Amino acid sequence: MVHLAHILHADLDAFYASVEQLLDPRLRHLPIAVGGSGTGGVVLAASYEARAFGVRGGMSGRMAKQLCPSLRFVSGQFAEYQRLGDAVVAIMHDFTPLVERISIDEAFLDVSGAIHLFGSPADIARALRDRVFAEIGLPLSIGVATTKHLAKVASQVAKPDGLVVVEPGNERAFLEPLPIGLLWGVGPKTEARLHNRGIRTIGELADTKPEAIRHLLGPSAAGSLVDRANNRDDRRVEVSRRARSVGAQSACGRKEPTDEFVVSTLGYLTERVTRRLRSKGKVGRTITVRVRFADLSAVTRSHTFEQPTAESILIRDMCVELTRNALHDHPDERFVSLLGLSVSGLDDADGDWQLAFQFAPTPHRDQTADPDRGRAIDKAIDQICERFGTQAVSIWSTKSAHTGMDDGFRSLAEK
DNA sequence: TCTGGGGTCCTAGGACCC
DNA sequence: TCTGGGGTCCTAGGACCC
Repeated sequence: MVHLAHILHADLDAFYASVEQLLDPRLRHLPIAVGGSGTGGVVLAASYEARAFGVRGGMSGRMAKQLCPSLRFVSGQFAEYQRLGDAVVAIMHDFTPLVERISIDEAFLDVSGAIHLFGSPADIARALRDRVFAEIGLPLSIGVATTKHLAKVASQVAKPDGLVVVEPGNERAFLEPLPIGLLWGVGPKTEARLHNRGIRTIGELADTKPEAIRHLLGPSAAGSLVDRANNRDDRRVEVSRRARSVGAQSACGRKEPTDEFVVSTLGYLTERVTRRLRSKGKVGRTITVRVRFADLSAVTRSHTFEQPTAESILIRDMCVELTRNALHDHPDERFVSLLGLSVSGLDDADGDWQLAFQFAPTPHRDQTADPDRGRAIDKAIDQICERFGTQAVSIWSTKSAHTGMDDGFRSLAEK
């Protein structure tokens, strides 16, 4: 006998905008956009009233204002988003410990083991929605199904402020008429390619042999997409997933990549990244920089160290070298629009890492910086930041060349 | 519509090893 | 010495998600 899982996908509607309307009643029922000047002129989230005019997340503020002249811009309160998102997740934990949070405003719940306590999956979904609205005041949409993927499709269909339950056995009929764009993993490019093949609905995709679209999407994507269209999804709800990379980036409009600019920007970004790495107790081996040019084309350069690290000076210097290489390879590009870096190949910063340094017979060619000194500096910085906040001090010049987004917004944005 | 920041996964070629 | 096959790691790019 096959055990059926019962999965909820819960998604807070227009999360940032809903929080603003919750905290300031004067904004309720008005078209508002979170973002604007502090976020590089980009709309991070739009209320449903604004969406009715076509305003979307990711859109430039100017464009949004054109679509909706009465649009109100609010600057956003990131700490409040975090607090309220956490409060919602805490309510979820009253129903089941099996909560997989996939972003600030979204989570999967496996309620298979909670049915004897709280009733059917649909009952649990209704109770969860009621409690979140009564206790927090935010609308939560939920999809209920036997797989994660289908639950997510269902929650998209349920929005705004709705509940959609896909009964076991009814999966095929539910999915068939829906557009392929609702499938997880189908973005603009894939959608266009499939449309060219005459495939527009999930049902049409389900009837397609993977071999027929393999050359379009690659073997892996073709197979998994057809599987999803047929509701073949055996992923389980995972309570904790460890991060695979930590990064930071900064858009700069249109800047001449002088050495001073490159060094100071990468210094700022490196400190953000290494501080987060160290606060998680992580170190990483591979450093990747990303350089985006004025025309929005982008390149990456990476380097893998012999030993994992979270040291600011070491990582910053490697980022500068990689960035110089990338710029050198593209002499025709005179301006950059973004610099970014990411540390991957993560591992726990346990004793092994430190021992490897202490007993290394010869320094590695690419890790000649004094590791003890580097770590001592980082530790001192961490302690100061802990007491006085992250703005308090920097390894490099206190005068940051950073001109990008407000720090509070360097986090997930709603799409 | 010329657009922010933080992530994940996949592909493909080349180096290298057994 | 020449040849083949398989596996892993690294690098660079791309698509996608929130």
